[in-house]
Formats: sequence, C-alpha cells, structure tokens
Amino acid sequence: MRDNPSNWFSTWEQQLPKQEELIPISQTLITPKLANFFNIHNPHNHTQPHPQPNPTPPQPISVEVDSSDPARTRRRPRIVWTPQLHKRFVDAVAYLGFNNAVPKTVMQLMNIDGLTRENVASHLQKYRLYIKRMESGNVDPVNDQLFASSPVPPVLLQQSRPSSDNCFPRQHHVPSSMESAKTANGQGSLTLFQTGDY
DNA sequence: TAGAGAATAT
DNA sequence: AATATTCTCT
Repeated sequence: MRDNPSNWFSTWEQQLPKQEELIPISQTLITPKLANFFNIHNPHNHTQPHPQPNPTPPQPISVEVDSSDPARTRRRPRIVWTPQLHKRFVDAVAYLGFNNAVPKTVMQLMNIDGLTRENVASHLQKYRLYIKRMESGNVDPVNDQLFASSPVPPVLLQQSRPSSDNCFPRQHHVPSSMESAKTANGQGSLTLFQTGDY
C-alpha cells in the first residue's frame, strides 16, 4: 500500500502542517490591486496583534501572477471523456484521416463548447498509443474501456502506417454525428462534463 | 509565432 | 489511470 502510486498525493497531503501550525508571513505576496480584484483580504491585518483562531475560513494562498488577464491563466477543470464525447472525437479523426488529424482541426470539427485544443491534443496522444497497441494485438478491454467503446474505423487502421500513397486527405463522407453538429445552430449538442477533483 | 508531438507532471 | 501542463521542435 505504501508504494501504491495512486496514493502518493494523499500521503503527501496528510503530512502537510495543520492550519494552526502555520506561521503567518508578514510579506504580502500579491499586489493590493490584484487582491482587491480577486476579493482576497489579509486575514491577519495590523489590527490583530495576535493571531486569533480563525473567525473566518482560511483564504487560499495567493501567488503573485504577472498577468493582466486572469481568465487566461486560470486552470481549466479537467474534462471527462465520456463515450459520447469520444465517439464525436473518433468521427472527427476518421473524417480528417489519421495522418492529418491534428488537435486544432479535430477540435474545430468536434465543435463542442468549452473543449480546448489542449484537451484534444492530450486525448489524441492517448488514442494514437491505443491504435499502436491495437496493431500489435495488445488490446486490454479492461484498461481500454473508453477506447473500446467506439470501434476504430477501418480507414484509420489502414492509414495509421505512414506510407507514401495514403498520407493525403481522403474525404469519404461526413459521419452522421458530424452532420448533426453542423446543422445545429452554433455548438454541437454534446455537453462537456468535468470532474470535481483537481 | 503558432501549434504539433513527446515528455512529464498532477 | 486519466487528464493536464510543459518542453522541444518545426
């Protein structure tokens, strides 16, 4: 259990000092302007010589961020790749062809509000690995439940090996799920789910 | 400069 | 394990 890699974080977390063991620092880490913008107040202001047991819940520690655009630097919550979402992903990749499906174009084709290029890039990386595993006959339906939920279009398997005569765009037909994405006004109808952790 | 892909972090 | 973030190229 000690070496269980899934527990290292909580182990580390438990070893952190307790709230009352922390010594308040005197330096402010954030400019007054930013603090005001984020509605963050110094819990032990000069008016309190001795730290009282916190009357208010502890504020998150803020680190100075040199950015004029908080929205751009705010961490996005992790998304959940549901079978539905993955299906849309596979359709997009199949439509583009294995060799010219890149994160940006896949993201645009999927047309899902809130889905970023980074989200797709990360998923595409795993998907390519899965296809390699598949070619070598190493499919583990337990570990690969999500990927197994949408069959890999045969076209993709044909294209997955780089070869001079099949590495160019071949646009057969638009998958039905892509059609529905186009007819809808604006975004595709799929909802993006997020996890609570993080 | 954007952005793809691999490597690494959480 | 799943997903995010960073790094290295082009």
